[in-house]
Amino acid sequence: MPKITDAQRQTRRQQILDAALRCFSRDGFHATTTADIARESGVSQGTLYLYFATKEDIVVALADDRHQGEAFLSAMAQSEQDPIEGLALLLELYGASLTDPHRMEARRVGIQGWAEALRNPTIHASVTGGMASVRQELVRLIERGQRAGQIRPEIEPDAVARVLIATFQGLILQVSWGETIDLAAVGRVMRGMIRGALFTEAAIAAHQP
Amino acid sequence: MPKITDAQRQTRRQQILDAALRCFSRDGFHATTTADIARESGVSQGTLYLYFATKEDIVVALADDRHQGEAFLSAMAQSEQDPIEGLALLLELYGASLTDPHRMEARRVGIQGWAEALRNPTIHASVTGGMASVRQELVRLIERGQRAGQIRPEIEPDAVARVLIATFQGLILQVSWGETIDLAAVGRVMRGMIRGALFTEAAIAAHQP
Amino acid sequence: MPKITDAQRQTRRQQILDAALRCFSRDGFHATTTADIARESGVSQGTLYLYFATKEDIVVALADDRHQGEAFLSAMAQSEQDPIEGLALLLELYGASLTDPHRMEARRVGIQGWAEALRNPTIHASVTGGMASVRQELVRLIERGQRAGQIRPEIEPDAVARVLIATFQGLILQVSWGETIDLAAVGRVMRGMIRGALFTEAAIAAHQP
Amino acid sequence: MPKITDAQRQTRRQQILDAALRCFSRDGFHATTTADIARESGVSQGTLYLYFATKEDIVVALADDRHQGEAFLSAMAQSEQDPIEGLALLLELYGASLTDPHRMEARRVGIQGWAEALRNPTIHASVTGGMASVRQELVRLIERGQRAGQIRPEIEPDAVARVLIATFQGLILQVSWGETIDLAAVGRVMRGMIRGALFTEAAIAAHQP
DNA sequence: TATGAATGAGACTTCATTCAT
DNA sequence: AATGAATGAAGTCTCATTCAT
Repeated sequence: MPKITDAQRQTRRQQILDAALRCFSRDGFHATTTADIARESGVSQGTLYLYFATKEDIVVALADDRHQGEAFLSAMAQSEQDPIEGLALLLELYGASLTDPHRMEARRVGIQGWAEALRNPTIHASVTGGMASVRQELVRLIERGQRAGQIRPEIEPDAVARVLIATFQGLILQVSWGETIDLAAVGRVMRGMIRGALFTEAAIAAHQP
Repeated sequence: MPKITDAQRQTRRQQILDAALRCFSRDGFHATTTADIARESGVSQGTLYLYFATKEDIVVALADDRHQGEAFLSAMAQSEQDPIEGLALLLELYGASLTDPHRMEARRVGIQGWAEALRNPTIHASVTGGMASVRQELVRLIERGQRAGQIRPEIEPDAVARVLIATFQGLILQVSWGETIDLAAVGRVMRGMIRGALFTEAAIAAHQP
Repeated sequence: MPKITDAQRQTRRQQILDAALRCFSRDGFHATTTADIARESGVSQGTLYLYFATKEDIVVALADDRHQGEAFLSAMAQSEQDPIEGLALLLELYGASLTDPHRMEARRVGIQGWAEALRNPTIHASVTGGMASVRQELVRLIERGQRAGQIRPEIEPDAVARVLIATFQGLILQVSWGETIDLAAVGRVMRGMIRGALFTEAAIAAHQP
Repeated sequence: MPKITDAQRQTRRQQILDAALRCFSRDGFHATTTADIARESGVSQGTLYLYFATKEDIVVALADDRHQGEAFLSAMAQSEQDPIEGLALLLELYGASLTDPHRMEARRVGIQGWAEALRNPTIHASVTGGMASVRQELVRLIERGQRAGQIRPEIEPDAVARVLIATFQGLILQVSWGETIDLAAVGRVMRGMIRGALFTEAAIAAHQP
C-alpha cells in the first residue's frame, strides 16, 4: 500500500511551504510562479496541486503560519510573576527576532501578507487574528500590572497594546528594508517610553537598583 | 502632429496617476491591468504608453509622490519656536491624516509600496528616502529640544525618530486593515510616552498648566 | 482612429469561425486547441479572445449558426402554392444538402453539436430550437395539405414532422460516416412513404400523370 | 502475486465499464477523467490500467458493446414466419427501447459514439458494423417479404433498411434531448409509411382484419 | 497626438499515465 | 494484483506592450 503516512504527507507539505517561503521572500507573491515553487521544492508542478488546491492556497497557508507570534504568546503567558518583567521580556524577544537571520524570510513574506490583507479576506483574517491574540495577551499583562500597582491606573491597556504592536510592525518594515538601525538604542528608547508612560513611581523605584 | 503644451501634458499625466491610485488601492498593483488604468482614466491603452514607459513606471511614479510627507515636513520645519510644540503638532497632524478619508487610497497604495520596496530598488529608494527626510527633521527637532534643555540629554535622537516613525507605520497598517481603534486613546498613550521618556522635568513643569 | 468598422469586425469573426469549423470537423471539439484555431485562422491566440470570451463560445457560436436550416425554412415557407410540391421540394433540397461537399464540415460539426447538446444547455437550446422551427414549418405544410384535401385528415402532423426530421438526421449520420448510400433509391423510398402514408387518393391521382 | 480467476477478472472489468458508462453518460467522454471512473467504479486509478491500456480503450470497449442491437437482431432473426410480423415486431421493440429508462445511459453514450465515429477508426468500425448487421437483417426480412408477395417487388431493400435505421437514429437523438414526443403517434406514422410504401395490396388485405 | 486592435510569451491548472510499495 | 502518489506535457486564458492608422 503505497499510501503515504500522515507524517510523510506533512513533511512533503512543509517542504513545499519552505520552498514557497524562499521564493516569495526573494521574488514576491506575484512574481513567483508555481514552476518556481516546484523547482525550489524539488517536486513536480503536478505534485504541488496534490497538496494545495491553488497557488493562493500556498500564500494563505504561509500567512496563516501561526508560528509567527507563538513564541511571544507563550513567553508572555508564562511570565506570570511580574508584569514588568513580562514587558521587558517582550522587548527582548521581539528585539532579537527582529534581526534573527533565520526569520528574515518570514519577515519579508509577512510584510507582503500585510499588503495582501488589504484585499484577501483569508489573509486579512489571519493577520488581524494573529495580531488580536498578541494584543489580548498584552492587555492582560498590563491589567495585571495595574492590579499589582505597578502600572498607572489611568493607562488604557488596549491603546498601549496597539501602540506597542504598531511600533514593532514599523520596526520590522525598517529592518526588512535594510535600514541601519541601532537596535540597542531603539531598545533603550522603548524601555524609556514604557517606563515613563506606564510605570508607577513605586514600580520604578522597586526596579531601579 | 498636434503638439500639446506642457501644462496639458502634466494634467493628462496626473489624470492617469489619479486613476492608477484608485485602481491600485482597490485591486492592488498586480491585479490591476493597464486596461483597468486606461478605462479608469478615460484614455486609451496606447496613450498610457505616451506618458509612462511601462506599468512599473506608473507604480514608481506613485510611490515617488512626495506629497506623502510634505505637509509634515513643512509643518515641522516651521515649528521653529518650540520643539515640544513641534512634537505635539506632529502627533496631531499624523493622527488626523491616519483617518482622513481622502488619504485612504494613498495609505492603501503606500502599504503596497512598502512590500514592493523589498524588491524594487526605485521604490525602495523612494520609500526609504521619504522616511529619511522625516527622520532627519525629527532628529533636528529633538536636538533643538536638547539644546533648549527641554529634552533629556541622554536621549538618542535617531532612535527616537525611528521609533516614532515605526509607530505611525504600524498604525497606518492597523487603520488600513479596518481595525477599530480608539485613536484618541492612542494619542494619549503616545503623548504620555513622549513626555515620560523624552521631556526633562523642567519642560514638563513648564507645559503642565 | 484605428477602430475597425463593424464590417471588418464581422469579417474577422467569420474568419475565425470558418477556421474553427475546419478544425472541429477535422479533429473534433475537444481535440482542437485554441492554438489550432489561431493557426488555422491566421490570427494570434490573443486575438481569438478579442472575438470570443472562451473556446466554448466559439463552439456555441458555430452550433448557433442559424444558416443550418435557413435554406429549407425559406424554401418551404415560399412553397405556398402546393403542399405536395412543398414536400417534394423539401426532399430535393435536403437530399442535395446531404451530399453537398461544401456542407460536409458543417454536417460533421453539427453531429458533434448533437452530442454536446446532451450536456451543454446553450447548444441544446440552439439545436432543439432549430429543429423546432423546421418542425413547425412542416406541420403548417401538412395542415395546409389537409385543409386542401391532399393529405389524409387522420394524419398527425407533428408526428409526421418528427419522423421526417429524424430520418434526415439519421441520414446525415450515415452519410457523414462515409457509408455508401444510393441516395436516389433512398429518395424514392421516402417519396413512396410520404405518398403512401400521407396523401389522399385524390391527391395521388392528381399528381400521377 | 495473487492470481485471480478469469471470472473475477471479467467481473472487475465489467464493473469498470459500468462505472464508465455512468460517467460518460453524465459528463461526456472528454469531461470524464480517469479519476472519475476510478472513483465511480470503486477501484484505484492504477487498477484501471490493469484492465485497459488507455482511457480510449474504455471508450472503445463501450462503443463495441454489442448488446446494442443484439435484442433486435435475434428477435428479427427469429421472426422467420412472417416478414410483416417481423417489421411490426421491429417497430415495437425499437419503440420500447427508445424510452426504456434502463437504456438511457446507453443511448446517451451511443450518441457520443456517433460523434466519435467520425474520427476514431475503431469506434467507426464498431458503429457502422453494428448498423450493417441490423441493415442486413432488415434486408433479408424485406427480401423474404418480396418473395412471399407481401412486399412490392420494385422496392429497394437496402434503401428501405437505411431509411428505417436513419429514422430510429433520429428518434434516439430527439428522445435523448428530452423532446416531448408522442411516441404512439410516431408509431402510427411509421406503420402507415411502411404499409403504404412497402406492402402489396394483397398483404394489406390479408392483415386488415 | 491618440487610438485600440493585435500580439505572443507565459501563468495556472488538469489529467492520462507510471511505478515503487 | 492492487494502490495511489507522483509526474510533466499540454491546454486555456491573460495582459503588458506595440504599431498602423
